[in-house]
Amino acid sequence: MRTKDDEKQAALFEATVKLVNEIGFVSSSVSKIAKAAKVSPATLYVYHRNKEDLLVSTYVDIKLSLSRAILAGFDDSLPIRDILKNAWLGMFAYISKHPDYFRYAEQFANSPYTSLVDKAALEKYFNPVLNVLKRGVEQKIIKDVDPHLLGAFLFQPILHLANPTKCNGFTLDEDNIEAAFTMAWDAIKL
Amino acid sequence: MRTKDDEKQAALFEATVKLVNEIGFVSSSVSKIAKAAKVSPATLYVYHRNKEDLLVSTYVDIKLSLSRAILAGFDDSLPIRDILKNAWLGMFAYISKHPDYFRYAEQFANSPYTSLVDKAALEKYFNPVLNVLKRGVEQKIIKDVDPHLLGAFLFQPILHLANPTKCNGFTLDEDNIEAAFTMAWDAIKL
Amino acid sequence: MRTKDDEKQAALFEATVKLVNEIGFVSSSVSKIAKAAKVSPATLYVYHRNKEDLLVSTYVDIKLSLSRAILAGFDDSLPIRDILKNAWLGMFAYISKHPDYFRYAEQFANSPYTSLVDKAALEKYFNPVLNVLKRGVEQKIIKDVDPHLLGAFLFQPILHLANPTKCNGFTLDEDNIEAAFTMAWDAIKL
Amino acid sequence: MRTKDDEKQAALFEATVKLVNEIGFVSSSVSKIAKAAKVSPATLYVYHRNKEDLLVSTYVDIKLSLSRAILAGFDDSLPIRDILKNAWLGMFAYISKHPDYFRYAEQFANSPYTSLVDKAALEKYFNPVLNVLKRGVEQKIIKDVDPHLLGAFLFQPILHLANPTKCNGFTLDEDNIEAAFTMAWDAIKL
DNA sequence: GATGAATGAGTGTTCATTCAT
DNA sequence: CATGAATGAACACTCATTCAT
Repeated sequence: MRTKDDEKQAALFEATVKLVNEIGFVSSSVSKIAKAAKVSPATLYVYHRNKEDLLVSTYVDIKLSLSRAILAGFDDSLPIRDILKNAWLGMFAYISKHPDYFRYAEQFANSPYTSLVDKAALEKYFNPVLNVLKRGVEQKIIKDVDPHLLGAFLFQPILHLANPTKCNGFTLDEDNIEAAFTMAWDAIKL
Repeated sequence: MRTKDDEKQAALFEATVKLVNEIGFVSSSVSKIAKAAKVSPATLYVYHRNKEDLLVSTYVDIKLSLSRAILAGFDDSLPIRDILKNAWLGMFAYISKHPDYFRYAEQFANSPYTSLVDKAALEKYFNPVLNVLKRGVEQKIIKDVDPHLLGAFLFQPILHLANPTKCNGFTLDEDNIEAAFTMAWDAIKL
Repeated sequence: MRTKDDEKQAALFEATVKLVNEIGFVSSSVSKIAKAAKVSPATLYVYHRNKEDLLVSTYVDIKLSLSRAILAGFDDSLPIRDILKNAWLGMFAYISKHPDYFRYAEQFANSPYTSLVDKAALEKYFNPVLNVLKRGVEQKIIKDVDPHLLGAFLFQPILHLANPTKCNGFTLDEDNIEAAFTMAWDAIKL
Repeated sequence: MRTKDDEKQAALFEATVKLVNEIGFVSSSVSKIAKAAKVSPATLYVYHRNKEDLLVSTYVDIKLSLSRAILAGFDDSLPIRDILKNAWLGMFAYISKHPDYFRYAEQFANSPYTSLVDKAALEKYFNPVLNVLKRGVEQKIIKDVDPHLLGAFLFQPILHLANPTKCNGFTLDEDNIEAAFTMAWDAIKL
């Protein structure tokens, strides 16, 4: 028998992301994705139970690689502000390098499929950041508010600003990225 | 008194929002929307050139009513912080009152249809807020950075936090809403 | 608006029966049926909720027309044997005239779809025959056994014999039809 | 001792019957049958040229085992009525013991596959019964009609009555089985 | 203006079968 | 011999839109 082909799996992943970026989540049909991945629609079902499974696992893949990017330069011995800045810059670098992954994730998160993801399991991968925030609260460096608030102010603004379709005529570059982190830090610091 | 036409128009608007909230953008077909609005699919085409036009104008409607909500209590004579806080609370109140409108807007903004909207024209309705931010910059009260940055830090965090499907186990209530504005203000103030 | 077309409904009915006779129940797909009825597959769904509904209602149609054929010459004033013979000949005439209806019914009855039919409701249409059998029992003309047994011996043998694919090299004709009724009658009479 | 091959062959046979009983002829696909038999779809093609061959040989298997069951207690020295009764009870016992085989055979016989079976060859296995009937005719014990008629009245009624999906609320038990044979005999005897 | 009927083009998915190992 | 991977063709069904009334 033939062995399962990792290249096909990867091709499906890339095709899914590519197509969603080009024509949007709504129009990305199974047959179009299969064609973009240069496999038969039937082959897609060898690798995924159904369309939902394809979309969900593509999303999870992206989230995991994002978590790796954020936690790559993680160094618990640094000052809290520096730890967070490293994570923050890691995320920004990831988004800049993979804008297509990022846009896929946004469209997915705003679709009904999002309810199929085990959010709690995913959040665990981002726990190190959460722990740093908690430590900052204990050390009276960071505001003592719900961690959701801290996370939202740290990450949501750049996630929005990094989306060119939403921020017409604006690009996050070297110049304003420093200003942006300062603002994020000002928001959460005591 | 409303004419018959306006009633159908409004029914289509409500049905579109309702359906997108219930089954998502992807699954909201013309015939389902028509059925939910209790009109014939053909009638829908009396009021809108095509599906795209229905979705876009529903989105624009929502954005305009949001701008009215934000600018309702606008008073240029107040201190800058208070003006912004009023606008900010106005938006929060609107989202709390119309979570379905808000969710529709999010799904629409993450679809390819979003490119059909004249963003510049829409932004004009939010110009008063922008002008206040600019005045704040001039008066050295607010950081001198790109207005997109200011807007993103003011509004994106709560827009995210207000979405229950994204922030599992967290609700923006009276308690943390005050903390949230403080954080937003800390982010943008000099 | 256009009005629903009885001709299309009838064409679908005929096409379903025709196709099942030509290529069998298993291979009779919606698109083939639609093509045979010279309508679009989508049009089929204007008249029937789904394939199941098409097949079931075609079956019910046939059963009802069979009951009309059997009960056409029904005359309660005749001797019991003559009443039954009339009904019996009515059924035989119907099968001979509409072998395709009959074969459709057989294939349907041996498919899982058969469980979707309200058998009790259908049986009511054949009640007059049942009542005659009961009267025969009371009058000690017919054996006092379960009516199912009486019905099975009256009708099953000819239903089987009328099927040319099952009885190779045998045809029920004028000659043996008389013999057949005699046998049926001998089976049930006291 | 069974060889490995025979076990797979038998597993395919059982799986085919089981699946057709559970989900019907229409829905019983090759891959489902293979899965139920715990072999690969490809393995199925080692034992059978194609799906058709699998279904046909399963049918023939059943028919042969039925003939063995009918002819098991065959004793030519008994009176004709007793010989037939033994065969008749043999068939009834077989159906009662293997309702799934019986239901498979019914669905198969009402599918286009049935035309692929060499009916003449199969009928030979039932020749002993046929010969008894002929002897009965010669001895003026049984009606002098086409043997198809005799066979139909002997066996069709119970074949129908034994099918619970067709005879709702009726079960052939010890009580009415005696009555049923009497009716069958009355039908064919002179 | 308002409608349900009508449809070609498409949807996600499964099919029977063959291939490479 | 036995297998899971692979697929073109087909499946039941829905789509956005137009038509006739």
